[in-house]
Amino acid sequence: MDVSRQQAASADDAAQAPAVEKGPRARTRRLMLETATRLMQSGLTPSVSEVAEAAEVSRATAYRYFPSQAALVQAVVDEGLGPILTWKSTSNDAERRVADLFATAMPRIEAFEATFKAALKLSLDQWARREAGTLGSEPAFTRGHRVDLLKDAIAPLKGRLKPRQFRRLAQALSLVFGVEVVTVLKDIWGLDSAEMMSVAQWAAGALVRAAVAESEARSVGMSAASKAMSA
Amino acid sequence: MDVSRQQAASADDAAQAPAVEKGPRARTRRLMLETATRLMQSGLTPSVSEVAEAAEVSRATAYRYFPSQAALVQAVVDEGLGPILTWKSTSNDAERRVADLFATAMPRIEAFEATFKAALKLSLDQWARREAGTLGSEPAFTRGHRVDLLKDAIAPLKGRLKPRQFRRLAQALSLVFGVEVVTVLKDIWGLDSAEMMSVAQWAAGALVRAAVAESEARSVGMSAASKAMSA
DNA sequence: AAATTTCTGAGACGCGAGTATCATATTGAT
DNA sequence: ATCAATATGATACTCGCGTCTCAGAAATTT
Repeated sequence: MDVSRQQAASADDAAQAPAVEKGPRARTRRLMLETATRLMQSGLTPSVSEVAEAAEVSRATAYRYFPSQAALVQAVVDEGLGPILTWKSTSNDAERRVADLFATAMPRIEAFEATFKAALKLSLDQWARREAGTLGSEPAFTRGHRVDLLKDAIAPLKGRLKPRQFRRLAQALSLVFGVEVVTVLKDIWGLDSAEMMSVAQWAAGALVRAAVAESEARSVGMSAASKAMSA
Repeated sequence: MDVSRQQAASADDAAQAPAVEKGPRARTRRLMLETATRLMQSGLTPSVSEVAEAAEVSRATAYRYFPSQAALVQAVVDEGLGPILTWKSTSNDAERRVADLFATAMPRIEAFEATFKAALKLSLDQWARREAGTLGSEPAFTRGHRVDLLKDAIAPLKGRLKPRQFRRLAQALSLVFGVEVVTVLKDIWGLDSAEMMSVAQWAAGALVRAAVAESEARSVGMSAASKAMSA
């Protein structure tokens, strides 16, 4: 038989398969992911070429596994997100559950600060491309995990709050939860990690209590939250 | 829109232009800024080259006025920020003042959505560069306007709140005010402008009321983590 | 009007990201 | 050990951003 090149056949299985794979393919991918994670946790935002050099593989090979910096960041984000996504609180109190979630997630986000900031940057890039119409069927960044996490955290209020209020609370909480909080409180205000945590926790608690107070003011009548209805 | 402008009326330089300049220098700069603003308000995030083409000047000339996309975005941000920075509320009620500020600023931010998102992206770029040590001693993005605006908005509480509480409220409010709100509520949650506005306003109001309530409850001595309605 | 300063346009150039191609090395089944 | 499938590496290429140089056009001065 005639021997011709056929590397193109196995081009697109390198997306995101944490499934049990063996062989050099999985090994190299793992090596690159670990290298990229290590670099990003040290604060860097390496390009594919830089990861290739650090992992001591050729540029060509690196690009075979991660066709762009976006793919690389996405993979590291998934890595860093792991412990957060499996989070479960033991409490039944919404405010405490939210506090738990923040205490779990925010330090993790800070540890992967460069990664999450890169992800935010890439999502903005994607938005700009979509707006300009020059979106070439790209991976489509996720960036919606906080929605489910927060909905789950305040799930105990699902009975006490009207669906409309429940959703609004989740939406408001999503404003004080995530990398954006880091960019605002640390980069603009110059706070340190502990101060940032404190502010975010206070804001989250205040929002939860406000939602509860409002809902109780509606059913019970007079209460300390009477001012809340004037909005 | 209208490209024919007098060169004499050229007092409004934005970023790094030496004060009062006349002649073709100011005219070309103004032409480019108007072109860039128009393009960005239509949702695009043009490169310097693209603005050059749209403004019908050569690439070389364009780069003389705006040495990078960052400089361009910064200039357009200043343009878009104008009406916001001069904002003054007539009310003495902190909550109302905050609501006023939001009602003024957020629509403006939305109108310049592409610009502010580009600015956010560039500030993330800058952070990454600083982190990597490869900062070319160039841009220095501002991005701190919301601090003064919010402090001013809640100024009526300066007497009622302790400095620590006052600062914390301003910091918390800065989380629900700015482009980040747009990226989270519109891009992730899929809300429209009105819904976004409603959520941001509710969150801001809740935070202000929580700060006030806490300060009033302080005479009891206990941290306000307990339910607000337990009187 | 002539001379001088300033502005502009048209290239060439370097650089980094991403793509494509081909030759070689490694693996795994027989 | 052999042979085909597959993984890897070296290299060259495109492309867009930003820099640089230089000659010509415009404006300002005298």
